[in-house]
Amino acid sequence: MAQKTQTGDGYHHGDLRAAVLSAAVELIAERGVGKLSLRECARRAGVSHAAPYRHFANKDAVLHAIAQEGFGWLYEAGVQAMEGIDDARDRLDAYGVAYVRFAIEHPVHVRAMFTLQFEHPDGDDEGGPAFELLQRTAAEAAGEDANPEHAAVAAWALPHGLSMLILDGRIPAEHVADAEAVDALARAVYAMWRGALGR
Amino acid sequence: MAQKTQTGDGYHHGDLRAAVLSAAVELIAERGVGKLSLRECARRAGVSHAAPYRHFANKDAVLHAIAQEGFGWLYEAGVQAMEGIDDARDRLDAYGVAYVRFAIEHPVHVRAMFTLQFEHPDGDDEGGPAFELLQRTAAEAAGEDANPEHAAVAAWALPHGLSMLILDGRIPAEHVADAEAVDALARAVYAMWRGALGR
DNA sequence: TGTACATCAGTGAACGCGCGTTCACTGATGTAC
DNA sequence: TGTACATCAGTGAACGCGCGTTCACTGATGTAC
Repeated sequence: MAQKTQTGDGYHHGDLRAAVLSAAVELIAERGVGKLSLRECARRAGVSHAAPYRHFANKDAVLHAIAQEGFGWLYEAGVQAMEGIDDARDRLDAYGVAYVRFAIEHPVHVRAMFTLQFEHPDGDDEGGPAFELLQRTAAEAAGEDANPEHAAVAAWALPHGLSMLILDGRIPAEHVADAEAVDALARAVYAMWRGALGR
Repeated sequence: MAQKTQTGDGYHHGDLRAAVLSAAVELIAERGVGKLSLRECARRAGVSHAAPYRHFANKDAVLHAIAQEGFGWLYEAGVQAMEGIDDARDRLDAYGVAYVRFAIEHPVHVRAMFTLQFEHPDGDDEGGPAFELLQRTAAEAAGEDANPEHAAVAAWALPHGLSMLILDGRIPAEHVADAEAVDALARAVYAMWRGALGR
């Protein structure tokens, strides 16, 4: 449960914006995105039901905020995963594994980033950096002869598909038991495409 | 709009079950799955708001029915796509291309099949045949030396990821303009993994 | 061919609910002087 | 150090809404005899 922080005094919460956000993530994880309710978020933050409107224009704004937070984290995860790796194809694999790991660690964020059909007013989309990083890496890995757009889509589809299948419970439980198992699965999938399935 | 069929007499609809289903698909396509409402489905089928309860136990049952319909269609699409192709890896590619095509043709069904978090009471899942077909083909394509489970996951993740990215509007418009463009994109993605990205 | 009756697919009123959002308000904070 | 005042973050009552679901009902259909 999201709780008041020590900065709260009983009237002022202290950091209600963050509390609403984390309550929303929690609530979506429990009941699904369709059941998200600002009133319930307020309840969980220990605040009156109208208080969140001091921090978010409306319900969609909360989902947007979750998505943006997710895009930022994904970018950071990608940068960190590729750090110090020289070979472009190895970097691409590393990003892919990190992508999948990010998805299992932040499933609600991933749903907010992708699945949601709340209209994303164009230009408001903060996915840019994370995706561009993946695309640059894919283009490098594919080499000069390859079509860079196709390379980017191909490099994106694999970890994205694996992530979504896992989030939707389509992968046998033993491959998803913990973070290590998922990392191993992701690596095996990449190896598969570099090996038998690729040629 | 879903309309009464000629079998209706004004009191009996004729085929209300199908009409509710197609109204639901339509409605989800327009407003997103969170806004699906049985009352609106009934309205669109030209029937009183309680009538759908003659055919579906509740709202979730409608979503289930859409998902099951989708699983059946996907299986058929897979069988048809692979028909007459000898090489296992070519068959795998053909299934993948068909998978993506299925997704763009039936986006609402795909969402119902995967994304939805309505609890699927175990065993009730009709995804089996479509997925087993994919898995068998992947195992063949990967060869005897490869881990067949990894092969299956790898073979599934790629078309699934591509499908989801397209459905979520993440792929540049020119690659998704029509069915031919999407087929070409899917084929290019497979070629990419068989070529530059694979080795 | 005609009639009685069971069955099925609709109707429409009613229930109770939680929600999103607005609004006038009040309590706390911090800054200028 | 003290006071006035603008600003900000909460409160709680109120609005109107559409929804899911239930229920007793009625109209149409088809079958047994």
